[in-house]
Amino acid sequence: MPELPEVETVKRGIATHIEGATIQAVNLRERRLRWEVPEEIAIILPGQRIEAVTRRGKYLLLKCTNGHLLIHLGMSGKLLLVNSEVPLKKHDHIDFILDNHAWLRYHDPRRFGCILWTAEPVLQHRLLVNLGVEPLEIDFTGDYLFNLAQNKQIVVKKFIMDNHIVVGVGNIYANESLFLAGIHPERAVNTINLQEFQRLVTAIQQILTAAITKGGTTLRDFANSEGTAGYFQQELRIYGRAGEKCERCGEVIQQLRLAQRTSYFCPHCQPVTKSI
DNA sequence: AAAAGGACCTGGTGGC
DNA sequence: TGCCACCAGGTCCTTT
Repeated sequence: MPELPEVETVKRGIATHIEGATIQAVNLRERRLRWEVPEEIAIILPGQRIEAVTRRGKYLLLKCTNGHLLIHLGMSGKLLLVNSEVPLKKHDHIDFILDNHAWLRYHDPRRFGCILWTAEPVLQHRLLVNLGVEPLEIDFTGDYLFNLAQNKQIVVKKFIMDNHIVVGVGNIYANESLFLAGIHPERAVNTINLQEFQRLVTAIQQILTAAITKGGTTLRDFANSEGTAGYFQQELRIYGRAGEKCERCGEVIQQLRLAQRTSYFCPHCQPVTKSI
């Protein structure tokens, strides 16, 4: 489900409601997520204060008194702000009950997400320590991508979706960014020049920033912490539009499959062979 | 060592 | 209506 803008939207949605609150209880109804949710969190979290909510890639980090909760929403996860009155739905796996009458409820039909606990420095956690740069921070540049690309035998769409390179760019925004930058998703990264990578970085940053402003993309089941939709899907130019006309040039949008993910492109705006 | 593919899950959709 | 195949916003782990 969520790419970086959706996770950022959730982060902003919950932060003001839970920062400063103290956890009173944790209801663990279903611990079988991507990794088993540690049973100890129901013991050690009560009494701890949530000091800050941050994000690294698509991981949400809840800084608590004695450590961090590390939360990933996977493909179908939601974090909802509810209260004690809201009836349980199927796949409502975990509740964090706070002392300010807010409940933070984790819901995840596919259970690809995770909720883990660490008392160690959180950025050294094995899931975070090897992550690439944040796409909206200053070290994400055309030079950075260009230098990493030189020794790689990989197509550009897989490259920008690789979390060890840059975090947070999932299938939707990879497609949108490549369209905006005019780069075919199957271009080998070592054929892409610096100028093109600079264009791509700008495109990724524009797309992600705009999506955050709109509250993320809602296709099927994304919801922010209030349970409402985002609006960026109305801005999608290429994703899901195979067979439609490119709004820039009128050519029919094509789709192909790359690494088991559907990719969309305009054959005219994103030529396979570039002209330098 | 890098790259490709499999694995983990449920739910919705479209075809027959 | 039912059954089946396939697809879905992710990414770690295993195999090649």
